[in-house]
Amino acid sequence: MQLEEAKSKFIEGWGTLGSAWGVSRTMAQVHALLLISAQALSTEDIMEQLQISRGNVNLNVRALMDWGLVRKELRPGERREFFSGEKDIHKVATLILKERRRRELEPIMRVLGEIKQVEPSAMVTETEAQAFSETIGNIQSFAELADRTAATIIKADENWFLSTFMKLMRPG
Amino acid sequence: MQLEEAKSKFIEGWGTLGSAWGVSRTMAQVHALLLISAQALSTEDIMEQLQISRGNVNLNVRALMDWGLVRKELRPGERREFFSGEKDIHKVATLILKERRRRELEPIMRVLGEIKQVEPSAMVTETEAQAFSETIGNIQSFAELADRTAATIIKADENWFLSTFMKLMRPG
DNA sequence: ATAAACTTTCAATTTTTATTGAAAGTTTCA
DNA sequence: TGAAACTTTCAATAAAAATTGAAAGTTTAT
Repeated sequence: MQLEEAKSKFIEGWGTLGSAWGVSRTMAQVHALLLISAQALSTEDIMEQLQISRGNVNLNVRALMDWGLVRKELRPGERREFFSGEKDIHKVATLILKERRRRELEPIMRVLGEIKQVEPSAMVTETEAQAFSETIGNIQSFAELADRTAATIIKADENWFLSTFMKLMRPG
Repeated sequence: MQLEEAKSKFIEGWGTLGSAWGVSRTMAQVHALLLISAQALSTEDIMEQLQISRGNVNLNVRALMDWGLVRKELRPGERREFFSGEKDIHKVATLILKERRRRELEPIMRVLGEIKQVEPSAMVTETEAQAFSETIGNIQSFAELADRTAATIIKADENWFLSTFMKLMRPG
């Protein structure tokens, strides 16, 4: 397979994966493009390679910077901005996990906490109210397990990066 | 809080979570409704409680059955069908993990395998091709790790259910 | 066989989400 | 300061996804 064809297939595949994850196809494609580009790319480069508009590139690149997956790179003597993707896939996974934990786990845990205590009412039997609270309690315990697991993985990765960094600083 | 309000909040929250996961809001809401309903519900019940059309209920209930999250329940002497949601949240999580592994991990792994070998070409330096293959290789290793992890969790859960089942069969 | 009671399908419609592109805004340099 | 080289915004538009509802299909009972 030729490199260009391989790149296209990867961008397409990563885009499809993205849409299953609630990330827009284009955002995932911009990420894919930057992931496999050795050098940082300008807005124009991205426009051309993905055939999308300037506004669209700008929007998606900024969203990716919010996730921490892409960085702005300035070159001396160049006015325009270049963008480079985080290449360490381990770090990419950690950043995504962190963001999804914040965006998804936290809101549902808040809701679960709020609705757990159901007041007795004329409309509802004691048993019904208890069954509801039990179901919610189970979901809550599970969400807490997921949250602690995510926290552990994120922490482990941060330590791993820290130790890598320390080794770089004090070689030998 | 009153039970009805609590139920609505849960259905809304679960729906929002669903859309972040690439599942339609309504499908997640039907799932939420069945998750917190003590009894199985009919199509009409779901239509009324979520204020959606018959066709929509039918579509989403069948999708949920495909995922294994909802079961059809027939009552003697009743012609219509009732639907009940899997209540064990542990099992719910396993079913979702299983389905997502099949739908998402497997396709991207296939693409990664296909594009790894890039042919040398006049257009591309040796170094460029190697850098590409290395990036893809890293992503591939990571995907394999995720796949093995998912398989382990699914296996562990299946064993857990099996052992629970065995205990039920041979108590004492 | 027929009717009643359901479920399923699918073309049309509505709603939501993504995209464009031109105008406005910003930074840099002479 | 002004103009060039960019980036950002956002109202309009396009595209995609979800939803409806009525018609067709199926099952069951008589």
